[in-house]
Amino acid sequence: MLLLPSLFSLIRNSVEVYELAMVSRTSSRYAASTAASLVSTPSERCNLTTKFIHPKSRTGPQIPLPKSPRNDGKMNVNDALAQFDKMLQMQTQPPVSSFNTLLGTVAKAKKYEDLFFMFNRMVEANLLPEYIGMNILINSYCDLKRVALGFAVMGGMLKRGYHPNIVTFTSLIKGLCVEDKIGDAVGLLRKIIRMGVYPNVKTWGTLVTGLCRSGNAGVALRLHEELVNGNVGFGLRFKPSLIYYSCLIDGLCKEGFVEKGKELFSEMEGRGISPDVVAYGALIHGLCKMGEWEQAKGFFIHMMDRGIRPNVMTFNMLIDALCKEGKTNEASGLLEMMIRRGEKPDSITFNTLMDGYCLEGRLNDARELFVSMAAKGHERDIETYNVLMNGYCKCHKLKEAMDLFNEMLCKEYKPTVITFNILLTGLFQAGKVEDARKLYSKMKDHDLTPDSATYSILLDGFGKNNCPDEAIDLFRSLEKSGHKLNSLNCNCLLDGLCKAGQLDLASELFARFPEMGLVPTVYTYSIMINGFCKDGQLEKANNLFLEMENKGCAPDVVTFNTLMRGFCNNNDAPKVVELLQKMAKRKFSPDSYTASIVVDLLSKDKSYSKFLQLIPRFSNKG
DNA sequence: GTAGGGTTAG
Repeated sequence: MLLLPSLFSLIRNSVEVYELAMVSRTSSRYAASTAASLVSTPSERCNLTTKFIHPKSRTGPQIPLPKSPRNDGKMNVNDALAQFDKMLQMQTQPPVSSFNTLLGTVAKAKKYEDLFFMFNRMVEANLLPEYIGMNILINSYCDLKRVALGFAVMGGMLKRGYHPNIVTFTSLIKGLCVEDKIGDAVGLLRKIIRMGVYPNVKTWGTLVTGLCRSGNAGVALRLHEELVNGNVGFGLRFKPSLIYYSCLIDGLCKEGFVEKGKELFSEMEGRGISPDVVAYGALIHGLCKMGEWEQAKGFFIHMMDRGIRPNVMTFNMLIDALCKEGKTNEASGLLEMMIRRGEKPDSITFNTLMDGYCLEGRLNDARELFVSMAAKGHERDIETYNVLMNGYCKCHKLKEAMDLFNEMLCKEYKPTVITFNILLTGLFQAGKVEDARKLYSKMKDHDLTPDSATYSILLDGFGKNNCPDEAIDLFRSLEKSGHKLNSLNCNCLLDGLCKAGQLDLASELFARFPEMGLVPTVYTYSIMINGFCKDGQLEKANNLFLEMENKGCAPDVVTFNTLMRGFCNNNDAPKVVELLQKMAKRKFSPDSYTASIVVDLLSKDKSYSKFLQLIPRFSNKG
């Protein structure tokens, strides 16, 4: 879990973004106009702006960013903009801090177009923002995932004699984190410490959040522990916020370290920070995902006892967990409870419960809920339709699914790629290839581009419905158009080819994996092994089994079952027993398919029963 | 009210 040895050796090869920023004014051709105005000294500006002229500008160096509509109800921003206009026209220039206040207001509201417009007008009026204004701009670029521009502005800052401070660097660290450049973020942090600029609780909070979001919660935890206990830290002087803790707990839970999440939760309380509905939510969600339903319920009750009102999200995650456990009646009870408590369910609540009913095959209950939504004035969304259509498809009620699709279109809900993927899967499974073809051809009418899943569904569907040529044609046309195919796509085609008896073509495709930049997965091998077995080529199947092991791809129960079925059908009992032993040695649990193979073996010849004695796991199961 | 972290659900 703790991936790296110590705090400041987190990442070794960080890109030297900082130096880079010192020498390059900007790394981006467009959207850099504002930055360009500010990285230069006034005397240079004339020269520079021509380089960074906005592509649509014909009149000069100023950037004609349109004013965004001012009718969105955000009075603060509108007031700020009106005030800004007034201030620019005043005879005596107001202090720069007044301008900064307005810039800050607009930046906080994330009205970036307005913000850039303001900056440009200031530059026009020869009012170059000083370092606070530039910090606002840097932070905005970072929020917009344009950290390179942030660095460019910092370069301009240095040039104009301002010293970037910890606020500047915190923004840049955030920017690197949101662009998923965690290594660079850590590198920058190390650098500023060497420069004598010391990070504070917000800087550390930024990094911890960034680490959690990028799937490095273990590192975040290590960092946190160092800050609280370690040499570089502050001990009790380090006072992270409730949000900081919520991020960390959530990150840990999402990566499966729920116990650590619980510890952090206690630590937080021990430091006098009271958890809120979000902190509880992060923990409850983590426990639900781990199947720790009782513990999740315990925290749920605990939070209510403490007077923390569960909100719609809290209920939704609990309803989802109950549905996944097959406890739809209890889930429905929770829905009633939330309504009783005055918490309004949203479309996610209903979609989740409907999905639970569908999973249990309770289509009528799902339908009833669907109908009741409209009756009770709850908004449906596209996902509501997707869930119910998926339920119908999974229960082979294709007519109901398609009727719902048409109803949805009549009501002007816009289908998504997922809608099509659900219906295509259903149609292929029901053998309705012609309907699937027609539906697929309609995707473009809805301005939808098939995604990788769509192609897998098609490749698989054509193959399984005796249309291998269509699958091959599709595959070839995708390759020709430069579409990057993944191993799942290829596995679907491989399986179809094998099932259609086109083993040569399958082998050819399998051999092309490396050239396509793909690594065969356990599914790939199982598919090929199955193909060879079905074709009676047991030796090839066995070789492939050995090959996958040598290449470090561990076979799973399906691989074992596939190969054993092959040998069993070929009356090679010793080989089956050998594989059974191998399975037992690796502590694989045989499943019902394994059992059927053994039963088959016994029915062929009772003398094989002596082999069964060798498999304790198996004989114990009775 | 001169700048920086920002969280839970299908």
